[in-house]
Amino acid sequence: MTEKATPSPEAITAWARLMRVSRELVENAEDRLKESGLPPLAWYDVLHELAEAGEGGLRPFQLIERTLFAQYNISRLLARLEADGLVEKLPVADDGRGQTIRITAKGRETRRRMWAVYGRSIAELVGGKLSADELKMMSALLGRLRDAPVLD
Amino acid sequence: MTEKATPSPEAITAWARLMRVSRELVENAEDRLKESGLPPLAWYDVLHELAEAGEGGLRPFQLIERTLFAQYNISRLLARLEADGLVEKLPVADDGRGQTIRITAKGRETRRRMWAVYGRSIAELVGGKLSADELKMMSALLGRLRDAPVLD
DNA sequence: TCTATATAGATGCAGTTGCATTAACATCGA
DNA sequence: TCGATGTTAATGCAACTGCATCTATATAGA
Repeated sequence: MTEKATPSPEAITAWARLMRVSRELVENAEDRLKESGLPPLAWYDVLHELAEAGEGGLRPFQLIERTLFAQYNISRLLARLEADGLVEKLPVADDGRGQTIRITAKGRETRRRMWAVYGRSIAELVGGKLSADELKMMSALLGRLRDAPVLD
Repeated sequence: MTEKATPSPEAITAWARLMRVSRELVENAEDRLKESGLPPLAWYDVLHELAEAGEGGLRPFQLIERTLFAQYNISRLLARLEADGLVEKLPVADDGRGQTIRITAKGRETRRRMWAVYGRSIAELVGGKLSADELKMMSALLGRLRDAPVLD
């Protein structure tokens, strides 16, 4: 594909909207969680992945793949989650370096309470503004922007 | 409008895509700036607004309105920009509390060099992936999500 | 088997953000 | 005019992030 050095006006507008709207929405969702005395979105992301993974749990590097968080970030986030009793770290039988992270009952409960607030945010901030067809259209368009090329 | 507490599957998918794609794109654009030895995107946002504002400059609170940055964040960001000689702070005649921020020649030059990299990112990451019509469609859909309701 | 290299995860340190508060000035109403 | 309240911007402190590095273990190759 021919890569242009200068973006089209349409590309600039779309980019600017995307940047602004996503920041607004994240901020709004974070504010609502905070208002309810709940942990930040990052915690939800991890608890969600772990809940999906079930009793088998996930290795930290698998969480990194799924969530886009940096390695040191996951490492410390898991430490905080463990300190709060929301996850537990288990040794891995066939790899002495690693550990398996499993969500606890308390972790599931926290996730559930976060979802009550977070889900409402999604319903209001997105679901309430666009029709199902429009939402599908937006998902499709955004999907085409995924997997940005890696540098060097 | 009837506010649903539970979001539709379409809303959840659209939200998830929006969160993930926007993070990927920001990260990618930041990485490219860093690779070129240039300052982060936040600097560009401020320099861009100041360049648009021209010689008259802008008050910090105007930057806050335009950029979504928090007050303390702008305060410190401007301090860094000033330390680098990219902006200058001028007293305001009719308001002893305030100051006017004006971009310097060096600031304009830095903005220009950042745009060379940032603009290419936008062209490649967004402009190269969707047609002009699709970009307009996406901008329109995103526009409908703006101005999320403020809490309390 | 033994060394070199790769991978998993943790961490010290510097820089940044978020929160709460503060200082300085402006404005409004009695 | 003066005090109460509001607005503008800065800052101390704690938490968090990014970077680089480190430890521990695994794997591959001579």
